[in-house]
Amino acid sequence: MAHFGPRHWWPAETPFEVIIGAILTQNTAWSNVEKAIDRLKKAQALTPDGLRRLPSAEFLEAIRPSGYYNIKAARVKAFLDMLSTRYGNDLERFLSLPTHTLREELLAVPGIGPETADSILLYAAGRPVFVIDAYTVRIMARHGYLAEGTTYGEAQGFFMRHLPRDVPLFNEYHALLVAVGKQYCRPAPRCRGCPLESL
DNA sequence: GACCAGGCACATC
DNA sequence: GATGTGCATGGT
Repeated sequence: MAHFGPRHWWPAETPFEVIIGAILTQNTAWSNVEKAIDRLKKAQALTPDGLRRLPSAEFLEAIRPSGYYNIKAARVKAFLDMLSTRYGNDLERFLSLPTHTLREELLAVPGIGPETADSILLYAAGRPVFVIDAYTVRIMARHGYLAEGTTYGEAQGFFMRHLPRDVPLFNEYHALLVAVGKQYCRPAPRCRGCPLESL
């Protein structure tokens, strides 16, 4: 598997950028999210204050390429509102909460579900939380390690039981699963030559 | 033109 | 508790 190498899989310069990307990438190809992130960067709107200053019409236009833009705008706003009302707009303080508390607070934001919350925990807050996504479940199910239809929590529990709690490992492991999934583990009808079959 | 992409909330049974 | 649906753009 050396072929895949380190992924540097979540390309973001700041924790805030991770958070915005995590929301924008919901059920969306990252290439679409990149366009949105670039536009926000140009508008200097990739900080809590910068984003608040951006008129909502311009924000909508900026994130349009990432799809579901009306819903995602509401989700980003919901996060900013929570950060403002509950943490005085202090992102650093928010991200310093104990892992369990931080996860609960994220999940309480409408539009932030388990995968988005865990992505923020791992990639923005640096907590050893294993992120589950569609590829992960598909790969594990197809190779018989998990049942089809396994819940998020069950899949996460599987990895957390079998791997040491190590942030760089979780980062790389998830990235590799996505890399393999993208290339080989397509939805059932288009599943093709998986290199793991021989293992 | 169909299919898919680094989900989530909500309605309905 | 399980299943179905809306949300939307852009690449293959």
